[in-house]
Amino acid sequence: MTCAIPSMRLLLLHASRFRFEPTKRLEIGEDWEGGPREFREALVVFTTVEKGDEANQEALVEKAAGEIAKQVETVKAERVVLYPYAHLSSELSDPATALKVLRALEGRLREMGLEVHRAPFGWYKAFSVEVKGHPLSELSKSIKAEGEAVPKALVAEKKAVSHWFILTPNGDLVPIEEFDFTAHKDLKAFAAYEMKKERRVTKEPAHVRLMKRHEIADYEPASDPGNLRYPPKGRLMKSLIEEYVEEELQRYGAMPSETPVMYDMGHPTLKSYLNRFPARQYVVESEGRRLFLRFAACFGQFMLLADSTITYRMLPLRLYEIAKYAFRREQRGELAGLRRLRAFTMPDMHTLARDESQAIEEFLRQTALSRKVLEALGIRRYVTALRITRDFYERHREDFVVPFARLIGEPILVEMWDERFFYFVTKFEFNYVEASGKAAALSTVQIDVENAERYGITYVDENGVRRYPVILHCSVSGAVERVIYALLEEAERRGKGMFPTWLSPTQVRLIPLRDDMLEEALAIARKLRNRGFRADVDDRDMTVQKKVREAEMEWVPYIVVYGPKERESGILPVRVREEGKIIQMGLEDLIERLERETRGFPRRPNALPILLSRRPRFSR
RNA sequence: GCCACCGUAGCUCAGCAGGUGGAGCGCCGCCUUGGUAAGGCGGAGGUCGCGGGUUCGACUCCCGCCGGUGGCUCCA
Repeated sequence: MTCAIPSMRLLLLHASRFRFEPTKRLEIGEDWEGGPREFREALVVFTTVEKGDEANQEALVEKAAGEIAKQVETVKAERVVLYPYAHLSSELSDPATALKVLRALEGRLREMGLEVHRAPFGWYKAFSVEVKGHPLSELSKSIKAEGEAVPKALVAEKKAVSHWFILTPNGDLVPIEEFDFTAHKDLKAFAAYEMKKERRVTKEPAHVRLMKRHEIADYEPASDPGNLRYPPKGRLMKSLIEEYVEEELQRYGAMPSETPVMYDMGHPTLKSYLNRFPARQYVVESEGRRLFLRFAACFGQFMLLADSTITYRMLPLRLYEIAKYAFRREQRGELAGLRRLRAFTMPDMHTLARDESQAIEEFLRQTALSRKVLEALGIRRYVTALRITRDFYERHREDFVVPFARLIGEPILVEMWDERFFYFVTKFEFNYVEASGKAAALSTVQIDVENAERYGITYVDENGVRRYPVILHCSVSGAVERVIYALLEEAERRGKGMFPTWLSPTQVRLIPLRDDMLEEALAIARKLRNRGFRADVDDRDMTVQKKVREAEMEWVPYIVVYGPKERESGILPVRVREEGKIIQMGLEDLIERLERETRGFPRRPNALPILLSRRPRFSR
């Protein structure tokens, strides 16, 4: 990954006399008329534009102009002569860019009230110069645009003025200072977190230790920070979550798709979209082109929808992708375990709606779907935020805000903006609130009113007229990694950790009492496996006590010790984690229980060998 | 990106006013064939994050970098 910073070289000479004469035009040369020119008392600026990020030229010009103006002031020069001089660098930008930058610089200096002259670009020129002898008369500068390009939306966000309220379940909007948080501790923590009024001192989040101990995820020092690796158990859990979310989306009526992970930064549509999305990007170079890695699946889906023929009969039209990965180059200090990554898996659905009213209807349905998904995943501790522009709030209080409040049935944190800074007029999120008071957004739905036009996405209405749809963005569960984060934090909070049965890497652990029971234990495990469950056998040379202990520490929901008594009776002593006791049952009873607990969820085979003695340890 | 702290065996950590390092767990071997949260004995395993500097000598002191964590900033 590279992120070339645009740069410029300047050689500043304070000349009592400077004369140049264009002699021969090159192919790349600009139009130019007239013969030699001569200037007195001038700051002559020999300059070269070097290779770099076109997106950030403005900052470059601004900085160069500042340097030049400063020098003019210092040496008291009467005028500026810009002189394109390619020989200052071996890393030249392309001529078109160089000329553009040069012209912009000329214009900017003029705006600053300076007398500016310029020699032609792309010509052989003869020149002579008499440089003054004072100490500051000669100066060489290399100018770089500050850091990397920062999307305008990130800047806009800083300027956005927020008004905070609590929306009660019956639809009343209460100023946040007047709300009684007594029965709503998580919401209070979340509001404080969002409004930055209060920050508790915290330690490393609990899930980091757990994700390593359970071999779900770990840091990979050989990659970029925030790009984690997932050993078999982690991959299994991610697959299951992805599959489950995908099934829900398809049941909801969304169509699957897959789109590229990288896009041309020079593409005009994407260029303007980049500036509307507050995220930093990874940039990859390929054959001289600069490509950014997607930070969501919007681009690909929008480009696909823009090339599609769509009529009003097909609306609402829903398309999704489990975007793997979405990349966001978050700042180093913001990265934290599975809570905040630079590469993550995002279920991203887009819905084309006929108009605002259909969009609102869909928004409410997708809110309900998001809630169903989070609960199925085993996440119950979350609070709701609604962000909305004042205009949209006022126009849709009765048909949107109040029904939304009723649907949620809990107090909602509302952030209201006087103006629309982003591409959406409203969005909600379900935010998981950690024990430490930190919050992380999971599900979200947004109503986007500007990208249909930007991407040229249209549908044909009843009268044969092309119209722009309203677009909804929806991540029904939030990032898959973040779902696991929430499950781990939740487990820590409860004390006795466990995953929902359908997500447990091992659902049944068999412990043969002696070596001569191993074959029969294996036979039971295979039976379970054939019925679609994940069972394994602890064949290691250890005491039963220790095997039980380790199975408990792995959060295995069902543990069975198999010995002569079981062989005799056919009854299994099943240690049920959730209930913390041993329940006697037949194999079929156990299977029935597993069936019940995993109904409606995807199934996948063991991620690891069935025999524990054959398993590597992946934890560092 | 800024500030602070941390980086020693696979893991968790101890250690050294500067003289080439330890424990527990894990791993391997042997004994133990066991009844629901740690059985016993033995063994192997380390460029002390990386690169410079100071020093006769650096895991230890200094500088830089990389990685992690916390805070700030940030988080459609």
